[in-house]
Amino acid sequence: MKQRVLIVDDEADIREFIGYNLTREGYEVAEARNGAEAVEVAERFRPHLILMDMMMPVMNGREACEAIRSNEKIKETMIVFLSAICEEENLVQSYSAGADDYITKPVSMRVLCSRVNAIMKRLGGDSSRLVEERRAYRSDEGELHLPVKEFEILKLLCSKPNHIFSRQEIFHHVWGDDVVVGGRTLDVHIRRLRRKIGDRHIVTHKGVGFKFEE
Amino acid sequence: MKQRVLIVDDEADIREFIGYNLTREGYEVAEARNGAEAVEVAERFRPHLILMDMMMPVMNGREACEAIRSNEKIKETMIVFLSAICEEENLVQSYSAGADDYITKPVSMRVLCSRVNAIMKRLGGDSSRLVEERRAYRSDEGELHLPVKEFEILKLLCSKPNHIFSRQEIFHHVWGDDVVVGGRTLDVHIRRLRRKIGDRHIVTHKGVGFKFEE
DNA sequence: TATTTGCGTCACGAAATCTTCAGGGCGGGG
DNA sequence: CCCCGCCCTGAAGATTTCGTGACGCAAATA
Repeated sequence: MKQRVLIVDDEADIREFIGYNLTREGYEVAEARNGAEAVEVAERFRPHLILMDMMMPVMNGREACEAIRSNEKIKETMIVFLSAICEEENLVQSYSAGADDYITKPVSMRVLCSRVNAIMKRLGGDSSRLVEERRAYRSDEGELHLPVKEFEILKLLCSKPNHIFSRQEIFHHVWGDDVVVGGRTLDVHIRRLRRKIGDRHIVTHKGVGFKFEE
Repeated sequence: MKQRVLIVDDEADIREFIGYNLTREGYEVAEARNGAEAVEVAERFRPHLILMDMMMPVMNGREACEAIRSNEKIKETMIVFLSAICEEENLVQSYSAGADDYITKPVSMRVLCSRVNAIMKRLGGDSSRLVEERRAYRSDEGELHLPVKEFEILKLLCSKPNHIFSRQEIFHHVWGDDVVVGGRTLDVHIRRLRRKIGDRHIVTHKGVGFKFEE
């Protein structure tokens, strides 16, 4: 399942440019033209990361940031500001408004992409165990390569250790909503995962779902 | 095979100091005294990374950066500027000239080394096995000349050892997006490559793609 | 012209992966 | 104690994805 980025900027050119490149990097991208729109879109799109310009009409970056932080549905979203250099004041303001990071413009696409990649990598909870590049699980034994479905399931569970994911959620993330598979299929994949990485990590919660435990 | 760093600065002391330390870190180091020289040396030396001072005689950092970016042979090289702090304008200029990163002077050797290590790790390409000019693969046996398609595939895989490239990516890089070829074509080329360079290097990851392994 | 080389395609078998199915265990409520 | 919901498990079948040899064609080469 792709990670989602919301790009917020009042200039269509910039949105398109960044969007095009991040899409090529494998992210799912949405756009918004100002802070107010950003909040709206974020509620539906549920991005993992919001890349936002500071200066915008209708609702500027600082206001949008505060609005997001006080919105229960999306308050946990990672927010990174994009802003022209030398606007030191904005920098301070952004952090006090609850931004997670700050990128100065102008910035080459390559740098931006690698920053975003780094942030996304850092996100995913305990992703230190997972090596996305090789679809591998890191244990004491070394790296263990996993098939697609198993890796996707494990990735989801690891994204929030100790959080119980419902079967519904897992199906949604791994298979998507349109594909329908039998109810026991998930169990089989879970079993295979347990065999490979040890039973103690994946815990069943009857009637609810599964969680990943340290 | 060692990774190569080109140090560009007009002061011999600085070149020597940085060069000495990076050599100790295990890099192969070359030096240049100005931008013009940097381009020249880079073409022969094929560095993985260019560490360049901003202010130099003959050709300054910005000009050199642009020259490198528009030189087919070395345009992909990672360029990092070294410059005195507070030269904010230079920073903007560097990025717009196509720099990949920026390090402010003064900087302790320890910090510089760890930055360089981080960059190199991110890079990690091992194109030392490939001789672009002759489209050859270097092995214990000697140089092995390869057909265009096979070489392009191998070059891509080698650019990030141990990274799994999707079939999509490979098609994109080798054939381009407009050309459409059969689904098994890639496999055939992979087989031919394996026959020539040995099976152990190119590893299949089902459902995803291929990777090059040491 | 004859030969070699590079490239793409095809058909078919092999292998990995995914799904389904059937049998069984475990614990709670009746 | 039995029923029932829920889950675990092994095995088998279905599906997807790969590997491979052979072939046709075109361009380069002899």
